[in-house]
Parts: sequence; structure tokens; C-alpha cells
Amino acid sequence: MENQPNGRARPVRLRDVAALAGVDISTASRALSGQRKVSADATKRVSEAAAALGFAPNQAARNLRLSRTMALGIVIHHFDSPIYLDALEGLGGVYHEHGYELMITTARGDPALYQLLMQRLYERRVDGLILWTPPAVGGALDPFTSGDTPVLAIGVLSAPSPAVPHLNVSEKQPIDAAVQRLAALGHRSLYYLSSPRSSSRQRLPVLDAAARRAGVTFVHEEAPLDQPMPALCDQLRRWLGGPERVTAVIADHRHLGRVTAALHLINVRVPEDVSLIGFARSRWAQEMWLPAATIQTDAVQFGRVVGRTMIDWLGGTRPPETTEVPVAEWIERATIGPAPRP
Amino acid sequence: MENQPNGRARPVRLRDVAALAGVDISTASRALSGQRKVSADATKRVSEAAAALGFAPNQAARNLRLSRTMALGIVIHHFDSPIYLDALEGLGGVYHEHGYELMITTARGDPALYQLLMQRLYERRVDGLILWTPPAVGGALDPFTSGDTPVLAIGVLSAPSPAVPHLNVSEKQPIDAAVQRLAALGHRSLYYLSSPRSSSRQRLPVLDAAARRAGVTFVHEEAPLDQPMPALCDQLRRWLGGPERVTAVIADHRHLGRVTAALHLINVRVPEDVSLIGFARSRWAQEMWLPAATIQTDAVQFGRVVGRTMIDWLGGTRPPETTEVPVAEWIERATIGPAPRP
DNA sequence: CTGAAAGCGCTTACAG
DNA sequence: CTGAAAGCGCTTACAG
Repeated sequence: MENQPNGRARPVRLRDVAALAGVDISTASRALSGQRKVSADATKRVSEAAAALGFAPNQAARNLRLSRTMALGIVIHHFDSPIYLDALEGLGGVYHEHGYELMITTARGDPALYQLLMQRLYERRVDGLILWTPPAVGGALDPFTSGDTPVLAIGVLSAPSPAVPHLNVSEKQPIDAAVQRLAALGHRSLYYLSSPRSSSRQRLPVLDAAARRAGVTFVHEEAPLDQPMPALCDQLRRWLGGPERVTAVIADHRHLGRVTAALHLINVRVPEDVSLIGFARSRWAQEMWLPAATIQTDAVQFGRVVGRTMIDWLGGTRPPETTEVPVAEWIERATIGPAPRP
Repeated sequence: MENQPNGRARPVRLRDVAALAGVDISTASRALSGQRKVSADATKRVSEAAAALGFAPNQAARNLRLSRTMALGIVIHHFDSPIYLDALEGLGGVYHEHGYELMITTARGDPALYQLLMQRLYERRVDGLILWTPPAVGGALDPFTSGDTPVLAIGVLSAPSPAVPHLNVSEKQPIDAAVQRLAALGHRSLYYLSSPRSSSRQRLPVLDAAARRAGVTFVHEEAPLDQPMPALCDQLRRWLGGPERVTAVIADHRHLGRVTAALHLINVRVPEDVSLIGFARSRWAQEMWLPAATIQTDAVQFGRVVGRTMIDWLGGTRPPETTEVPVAEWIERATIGPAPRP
């Protein structure tokens, strides 16, 4: 810091360090970077001067000179799940380790705003961009792709453009494990209660395939989260008592608490009468009063994988079109048990 | 975009626009900014050239020239609650409206990393900084404060330094309302079950004062979130049946589900035998199978208030040392009712 | 109204 | 090894 006439301090510049050390600014720069040969004497004087003045280089200026920003952008369509927090922690950690800063923006569900945010991040010249569940994004992508800026999509069934590789959480392995386990316990018919979200819909083909492989029946229903309790009770009673003879219920995390309560109300015991499994996508999803068997996603780890993929691309290695990231695991708990005798 | 020898496009510069329009770069700059008088003819040619080339100004360069970054930093001690997502949405929205970008970092609970992140944001020359529940931060603050960079603290009992004003969510008004309501319903003794978090501890004096004003007794216990169910049942039985004659339970959101279940297990009906109120700090906290009467924080709104406070400070208006932000409200639901007859 | 020049704070070929 | 100079992409007094 250096005092200005008005008494305030303004940031110390490299020029100030060089002056105090009695060398040219270019020598000071080289001494501090350690890249090129500088005499021991000059190096010493420069580092002492830097320390004395509390010099902290202006990275914005440095990056302008180097035609980069060391900033990476992310546009999130909507902060509608705690999963983003986990993922941001993993992503930010990797970015930080590599010296990048994260510029975060959210479109609050508005596609027009989503495109505007992309435009703004382009004007910032972010070195790379992540699009989380992007809407149709059209020409907003062009400035990035024509300049070969890495752009990654997350949480989409298909990428917004062939120029944009995408990554998804894969629950295939734990879903298989869970279904196999249920089959081994004698269950012959599963019921999946999902919420109206794209991540839930992505599970359908996977659950279906797993059920097929395990030789069990699979039925599915989607219900809104604010469905009244009596309706949910009726629904469960119908499936459990119906011709399908459902003996295992799989529910999205957001339904899990309600399902537990509904089973209680209709006097169905867990796991004696029915086995219960939940999907959990974030750390907070685990906080249930009844610890359920779970297909648990490690979203922090997912964030780390996405971060590394971005860093690798910045290093020259383009990722494949599609990457299924296996960061979910099957966690068996006491809410599952042998199928009841018919 | 302009094609380079290698076939890639590189960003169009103002210089390219000026060349195409046949004017000096300074005229192009002025025409695009609209600040100073430029002839209609030149303005037209420049804007056409800009459009034709798809010119998007390099804000990093612009900001360097203007000695600012239009970037604001935030350091979050730990992503340990979904409340951050709500708050970030509000904060980011306000920042965006004013042309600022948000650089987000998290220390994952590590005080040393916290200071390092502050240092890095200083090197980025962020125009302002938010410290969320900062640990002892010491000299890491100096570069900011000696340069009069706005720094705000959030979620602390006292600011890390007198130079750092702080803002907190205030639940005073809804807590008062809830306690008054319980008193009016004939309740004479309240029990608060909290989790071991600083936000919970901040509630104690507020609850205590409210109880005093309403003329009711207030008892409190802190329990870990992984406390076994039988222990919780015992605990509740003790208070409800004990000499305190507790008839109303207030619980942190994270305990609420467990408490509901425990009351069920010990055959205590809600609200006939006991009234139940929860604290909720984020949107996701509402997703309970039993919709409880709630002291609900609007964390998005809190984020907006913090954002505006920062923007105002950047505009010259320094906030007071301490601001209690009244963004919580009392939401009455069917989990409260008249106190049972003794 | 417009152009030539300086400068934001750095880094790095280019000569010495 | 070191200094003088150019330049990253902009903006803005300063002359004309």
C-alpha cells in the first residue's frame, strides 16, 4: 500500500517495487516470476522491496497482457436443488487448485436471461464455460465455440450443440445393485414414485433395464410434491394391494418423507411389509428421521470430475461427446428386507 | 469474429470495428459508448460495423483502463446449509442488475484456506468483498480496508474488525409473534430443541426475551443431529411429562422431522397434546411431510438486501456497523393449537 | 466533432 | 543479466 494525497492507500504496483529495489520494472517482473535468470543480488533486493511494500500483483492486468482471464463461468438455469451447493464445492475446489476463479450466474428459470448471462460471460472473456441444464441457447454459443473456448453442458439428455460435450451423473451401477439386491430378497415387483423433474425422468430407462435384467416387474408413477396426503395413501394402497403385488417402493428424495408417513398411516410396516429405497442427490438429502436405504449421489465428487474435465480441456484434451460420471452408490439400510410371504 | 491464419476466429477488437467503419478507434469508442458527441454519420457506420463483425467489447480490458473490475467476491466458510443457495440467488440477482459479476469461493471449513482465498480475491482486485461467517481473519483484511474497498460480514455475532460492518437475519419479529400466539392459546411452557450451530445459538436470547415478554417459561436443549431415536423419545417424554409441563415444542428445521416421528412413537398427538413449531432457513426446509407452523426465513430476500447494501456502499453510502435484516416471518399452520387441559 | 497520444499494470521478445 | 520498448484492448483528456 502506498499513501495517496487523500490519505487513502492505493495498491502497490510493480513499478513501486522496482523503484524501491533500484531496478527496472522488467527486472522486477522477472525476479518475482522466477522464470528467467536474474542476479542473486537483484532478486534479493526485489523480493525485499515487494515484502516491505506488501506487493500483491494485479492479476487482472497480468491476465490482460497474457490474453486470458483465469476466470471460468457457470450459468445455472435455476437454483432449484441443494445439489448445486455440493457440485459447486467440488468444482470450485478444483478450479482453485489450478488458479482459476469461478464466476457464477443464475438465470432463475428464464431462458432469455440465460442467454444474456452467457453474453455477459463472453464479454468477460471467461476462459471456459459450464452450462447447467441449459435451455435452447442458439447463437449465444457462437462467440465461444468459434473461438474454441471450452464449453461443457451438465444435466442434459443431449447437448445444446455438437460443439458442447456434456456430462451427467450416472446412477446405473447403484440402481443395478439395488434392484439385484431386492430380487435376491425375493421381491418381484417394484414401484417407482418420482417427482416431475428431468433428473427423475432420466432414471426411468435405467430402472427399467435393471428390472428387466433382474427379472422383476417395474411400475412407475409421477406425482407432484404437494399432492395431498390422503391421495398418496390411496395411491400406495392401490399398488401394494393390487394385482401387481408391489413389495418394494423406490421414491425420489423429495417424496421419501411423505411416503414414509403415508405407509405409516395405512399401517404398512417397513421393511416387514414393504421395502423402501430413496434417491438422494445431495448431502442434505440424507437428513431423514428414518434412515432409508439409498442410491446416494456424491455431488461434490461430480463437481470435481466436471472441474477436472474443464481443466483438462484448457490443457488441450477435449472430452468425449458424452460422459456418464459414476458418482452414485448403493447404500443398504434397514428399510429393505425379505419380500413378505404372499 | 475474425479469422486467424490457423482458421480459428479470435475476438473482434474495437480496432477492427473502427477500421471497417473508417474512423479512428477513439471515435469508435465514443460512438459505441454514446457518452460524447459523435456525428450521426460516424455513429451509424460504427454501429453497422460493430453489428457486422459481431463486436462484443472486452470488459476485462475496459475495466483495467477504468481501474476497477466490476467483480465482487464472496468467501463462504463452508457450504453447510442450503441457505447459501437462496442467498446467492438474491445476491447474484442484485449484482447482475448493476453490472457486477460474482466470484465465489469456499474455504471448506479451513481458516487458513479462508485467508488464502481473501488474498486471491484481493489480487483479482474485486471491487467489494463479502465474508460469510469468517473465522479470525487477521491481516488478510488489511489490503482491502486500507484501500477502502467495501467489505461486509454475514452471519457473525461480532464483525471481524470495526472496519467491517455486518448483517444478520433477524428472527425477532416472527419469534415474538409465535410466542405471543402460543401464550394466547394458553401455553405456559416452551421447549426449544436446537442443533449445534451458531445460527441456533443466536436464537436463544431472542427466544428468551420473547418468552419473558409473553410471560411464559422457556427451556432449551441442544442435541446432535445423529442422536438415536430412543434417546430423543426419552428426552421429549421427560419434558412433556416433567414438572415444567411443556406443551409447545420449537425445533430447528433439521430436528423437525425427527421430533415429529418421536412424538408419534410416544403417542403424543400434534397439536392436541403438544404444539409444534419449526425454524426454516431455506426454501428446501419446507419440504416436510407434515407441514408445520414455521418461522420461515426468506433467504433470497436476505441475499438481495446484502447485495443492495454492497451496491450502496460502492455508490458511497457506508452501512451502519450492524444491521438486523427482518426477512423472517411467522407462518401459522395446523401443528399448533390450544394448550391441553392440565 | 475527430484524431493522435497516453495510460490502466503487467510481461516479454529485442538489443545491449 | 538488464533496460527500453512494445503491447494486451480499451477510454479519455488534449489539441485541432
